Amino acid sequence: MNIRTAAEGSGLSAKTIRYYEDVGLLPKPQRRENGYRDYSENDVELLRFLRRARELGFGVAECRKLQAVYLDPNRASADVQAIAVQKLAEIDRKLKEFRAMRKELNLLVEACPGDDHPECAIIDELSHTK
Amino acid sequence: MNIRTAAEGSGLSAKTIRYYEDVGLLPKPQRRENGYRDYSENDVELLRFLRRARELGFGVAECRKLQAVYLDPNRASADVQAIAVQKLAEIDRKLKEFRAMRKELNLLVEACPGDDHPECAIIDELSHTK
DNA sequence: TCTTGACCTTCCAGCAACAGGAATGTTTAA
DNA sequence: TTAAACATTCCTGTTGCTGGAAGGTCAAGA
Repeated sequence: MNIRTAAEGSGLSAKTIRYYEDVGLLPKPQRRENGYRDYSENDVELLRFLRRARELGFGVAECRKLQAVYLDPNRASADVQAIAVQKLAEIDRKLKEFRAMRKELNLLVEACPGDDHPECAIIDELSHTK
Repeated sequence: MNIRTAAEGSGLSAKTIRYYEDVGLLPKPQRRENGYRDYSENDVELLRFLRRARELGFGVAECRKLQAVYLDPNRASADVQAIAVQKLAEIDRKLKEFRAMRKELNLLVEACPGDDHPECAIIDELSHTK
């Protein structure tokens, strides 16, 4: 099938599929006589796998690892789990960061009168804090 | 003062300070005869302002807006508040995303036996879901 | 005086994960 | 036949810096 069809089947854009091939996430597909890439159902399945992994927050490098275990019939599920647990920790770090931001910013928003005068707690905080 | 001193006083790196100058966040400072940048206390204050704003999640473009109101004595605090409220909404969107990720990934981690067998809920989910 | 080391300068490359677009070739359907 | 809807490669831009190279400057010690 053509790249467009593979794109529609996987939920990725054609651009992204070519990019994944470029960075080695996807094995180079066969080419037809006209030079067009030719994908199999198997390829589409792998692409879907990659899309899902990306949606769960895994970066391209991590996708490579996941892909390796995905394709390895002798994998240990503990290895997969380890990758996921690490990602979970990373997500938790980001959540913490964003929550802290949110909290602080919200305080400022509430302390700002929001009228047509220049006095503003947000500006004050930004300018006078260490 | 030299850029290094301004960096230490503001909590930004010298590289970052030059970058901010490049993108127009910081007015071009005076130069000494030897070509070195020469910063004032005022500059350092602005740099601190920018650092705080970045820490709160504001992008460079938003910092430009904040800086404009910061420097405008005729500002209305409502304008500042509007920028912050918008950022708050953005943070909320990201929080939501990360929470969704975390939840889903955590389910998978818990469903994965984490032993030396190949069967793995994480792989299964990634490969067999639409 | 010479030299070392710690500064400073500019410019260029690279990161992540693509998206957009240009220039060009191919297929397909009216 | 011709126009559209595909396909190809290659280059640029995005965000917010960081690292490094190549080179100039300055202060202090031997």
